[in-house]
Amino acid sequence: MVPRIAASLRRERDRSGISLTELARRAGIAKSTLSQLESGTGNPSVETLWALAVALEVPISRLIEPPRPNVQVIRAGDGLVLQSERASYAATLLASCPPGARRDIFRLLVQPGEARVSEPHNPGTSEHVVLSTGRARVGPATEPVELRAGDYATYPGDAPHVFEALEPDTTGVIIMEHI
Amino acid sequence: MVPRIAASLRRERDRSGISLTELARRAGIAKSTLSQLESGTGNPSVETLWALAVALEVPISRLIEPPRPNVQVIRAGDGLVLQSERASYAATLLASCPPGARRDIFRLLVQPGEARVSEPHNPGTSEHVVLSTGRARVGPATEPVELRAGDYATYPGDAPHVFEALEPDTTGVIIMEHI
DNA sequence: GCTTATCGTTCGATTTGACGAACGAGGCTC
DNA sequence: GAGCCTCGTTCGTCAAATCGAACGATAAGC
Repeated sequence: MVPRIAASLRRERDRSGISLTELARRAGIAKSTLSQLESGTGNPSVETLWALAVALEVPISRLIEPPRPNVQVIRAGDGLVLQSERASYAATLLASCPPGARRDIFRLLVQPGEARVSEPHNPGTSEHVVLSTGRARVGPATEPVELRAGDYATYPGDAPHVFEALEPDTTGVIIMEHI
Repeated sequence: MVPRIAASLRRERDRSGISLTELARRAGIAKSTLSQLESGTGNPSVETLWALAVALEVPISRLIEPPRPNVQVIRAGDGLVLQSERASYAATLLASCPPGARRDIFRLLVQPGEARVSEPHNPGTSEHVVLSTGRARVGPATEPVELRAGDYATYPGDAPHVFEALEPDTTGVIIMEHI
């Protein structure tokens, strides 16, 4: 944890091209403190880290969480598919929530039939749906709306909600946001 | 900053339904420390906050960044459209990044022609593209990949990247994630 | 009522993070 | 070379974060 922050601080400061002294001045902390942090000595308080993140103009998570990878592709047929019981509803996980992110992204392929009712997820989650092709009834179980290709809807994910295809091979993208 | 962490800790602990004593035990910190943190007294070290985030099974950002807010629909033709210069690239803003969220969601409608090259966004951003219809070359300017309907790709948004339609009326969903 | 839990808070002792001053190293002008 | 600047590090001091122990409160079991 501490060495990671040390590395992050060094990396971000190098990237911004400013000196240790200057960064300490902008963040309003003692440069001795910053020196120790970059050398991996010490365990910064959140206030200190916050000041540094602001001064570096990066989100604080960039100093705490590990760096990220590069291009990744999931082809139309590939990926982890979460089949529904009745096989009329297939959700492919495109991007699961890694540490630092707050959303899962799915591709949907749904056939007409029974509406799929989802139980509430964690409190605070919200869902975003963009319909690619077809037609569907989407939204809170109490007040679904009808979407056509290209339409977008967002609604709370922490209340019961439905997705019902109204045409064969209805496809869409769904983003589950975890706050 | 400190009051926000205090509120976050209390909220997440309430959500998980465990006691202060139990959380302190799981996180390996003194419960007196946790008591003070939840009451807004004190400025936790990153190690302490990290231990709490792990014990609460939430990303550490949920303890640091502010929280959030029903059904909203944007029809295929509606919404704020960001036209490109050459009108061959139209991005409709579906969900802009509200406080607490970390992503913008766009609908894309692109015509073949010149590739659209985007300058890097803020450090740490990443982009997710799901192609709805058509075909496109997408990704880092240095190594774009070809996507077909239903394909998905993700790549860093903080480096130059391109989007070039290879078929008329290529549509997709793009998620810009700000970490 | 008494015991035995767990709950969350408060208090003193200890550890340690943050500060400011001083330091040597390197670069610059004159 | 002398003077002056900025660089990053090291040191002693002080404030504060963390700890462990003790506290009163509340609930459950006998």
